[in-house]
Amino acid sequence: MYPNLPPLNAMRAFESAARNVSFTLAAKELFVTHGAVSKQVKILEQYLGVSLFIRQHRKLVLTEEAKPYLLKVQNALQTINSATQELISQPQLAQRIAINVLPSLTISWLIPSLESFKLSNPNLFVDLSIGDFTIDFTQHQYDVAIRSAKTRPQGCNVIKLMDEDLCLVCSPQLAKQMISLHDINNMTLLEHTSRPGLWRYWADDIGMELTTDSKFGMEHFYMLSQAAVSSMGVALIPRFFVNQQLADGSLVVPFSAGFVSPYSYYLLTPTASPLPLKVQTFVDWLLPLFAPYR
Amino acid sequence: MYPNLPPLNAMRAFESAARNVSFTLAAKELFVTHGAVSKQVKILEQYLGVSLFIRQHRKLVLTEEAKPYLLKVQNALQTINSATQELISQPQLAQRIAINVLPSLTISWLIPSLESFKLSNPNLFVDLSIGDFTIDFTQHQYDVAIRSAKTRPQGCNVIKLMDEDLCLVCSPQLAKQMISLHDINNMTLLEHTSRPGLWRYWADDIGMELTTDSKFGMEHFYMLSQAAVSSMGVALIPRFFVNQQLADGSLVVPFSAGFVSPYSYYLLTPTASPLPLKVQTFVDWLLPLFAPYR
DNA sequence: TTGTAGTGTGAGATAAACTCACGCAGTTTG
DNA sequence: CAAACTGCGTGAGTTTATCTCACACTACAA
Repeated sequence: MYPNLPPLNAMRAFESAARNVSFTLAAKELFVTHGAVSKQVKILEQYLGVSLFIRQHRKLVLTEEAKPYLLKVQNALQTINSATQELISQPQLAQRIAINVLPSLTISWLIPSLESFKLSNPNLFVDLSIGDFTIDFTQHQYDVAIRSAKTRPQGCNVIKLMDEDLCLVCSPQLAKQMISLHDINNMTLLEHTSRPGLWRYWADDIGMELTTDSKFGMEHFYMLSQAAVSSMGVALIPRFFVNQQLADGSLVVPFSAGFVSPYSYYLLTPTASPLPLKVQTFVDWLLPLFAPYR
Repeated sequence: MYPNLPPLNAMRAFESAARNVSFTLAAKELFVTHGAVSKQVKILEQYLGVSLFIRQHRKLVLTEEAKPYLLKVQNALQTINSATQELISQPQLAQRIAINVLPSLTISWLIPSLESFKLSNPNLFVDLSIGDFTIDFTQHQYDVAIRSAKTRPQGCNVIKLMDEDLCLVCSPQLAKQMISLHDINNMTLLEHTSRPGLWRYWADDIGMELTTDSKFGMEHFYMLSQAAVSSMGVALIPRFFVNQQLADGSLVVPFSAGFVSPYSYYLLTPTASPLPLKVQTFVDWLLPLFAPYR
């Protein structure tokens, strides 16, 4: 039916390489090494019996034959791309994407951001739930989860989002009462009840002795940040969670004595290759938001 | 750049399955098993999150969503197909395809048939040579070769064309002089000098004793067939080589005492995946010509 | 009822694709 | 002007994708 149809994966490599006029850039776009692109293009050239690029030292030039060919190929890929977009955007096919995220990450970051996702993907119904239990995709029917862990999770697709960059925060009022780091011993320590060792860990890290007994425990970081805003004490909170409060001045960093905790944040998806499009769409939206923190 | 581009090999399987409305037929078209098509379609459906087929017991039905999608996909594949066709058909890019074929096969079959290939592929310059030496593609720069052998050749791509179906032939005049098979001993035996054991092999096969000493040796089958037409004697010739003479009556089969020899005919191409398009084009033209004999 | 045709699927084999590590040559830099 | 850098090519080896095989299942037909 299509007697001249070339190897399509090689076409894709060619299209990207031709558009970028670079195997290296194409490789980045396609998330492979430059060698992989180089070989795919070579496969296509051997199949066609036609040179598509002139390799000049450090740069590429499209051959004259390749130029009109590229336009047609791009047209075809664009056709498939938009047809696919239309297919999955049909209202009657609205798709549900089930997401389970750590409580504080949800409250302090995801919910405020989700609006933009819904706007650009009106057809995807986001089913958001909160959790910090260990994810087992064979048991839980989630499409995406975000968890923190000391080591890279196993048994599913994993994308590392960021390290946990803890920083010391308190209200501006409280900050005025602290001249040196040791004044912390005069303050109430706001403690994450699931991570009771955090203050100790922090103090050891900077070689300081904690003598205060005044502590206040809360279950989630977002509760700690609320408490800190209300001048209840000082807290150790991942920077990512208090960006907003630091920006609007409701929280300040009295001393830049933060540290990178052993925890990192990971995005988890069920093992599948390729990732279902709705999941890929969500991941593509989410990853850039973490780019500044990676 | 193309955020929704699905796995393209799966698209190809989908297109064929949808057009044939059958995984089994699509599998034949794509030269794979039905299971492979089934799995590729499933991969695409999981990626899209959309069902493309309704599986009804023994038949397939396209879903409503799949119908417009199919049209766009076909449009795209057709675009690539025709762009590729145009690319390789540019006069300044005329390509040479070097073919080396057994002498008799060339004379009695290939040359008369080649005209139709040239007509449909004016841009491919066929460089035809004759040979029966053992092919080593690392030494000989041929794109395609045809050879006969008792066992499947090794070290290159091999497609079996047909078994050697030898049959007894002679001119109609001579046939009148033969009442029974044993009258062959009154005839001159036309012998292939490269295959001197052939008559003996044949006689043993049908349990007959050859007593005649009258033999005539020739180097190629096409010479034997010419000699037989001239009533020089009887010959054992692959049926494929004398189809024309049998059809126009210049040769006849006096007794249907042919047999399948241990030789088969093979099409050989250098190891490459996928086959270069010019080679694939030639193979696609050639194979159907052998279909009746396989 | 039995045979047949078409599809689904798990296990294992095969083939394709990719990575890695290095080589090479032309730029840029110090 | 050497040294570092950038971008591409490539062989060996690994990983991943794809395919086959063999069997299961289910109508429908004979």
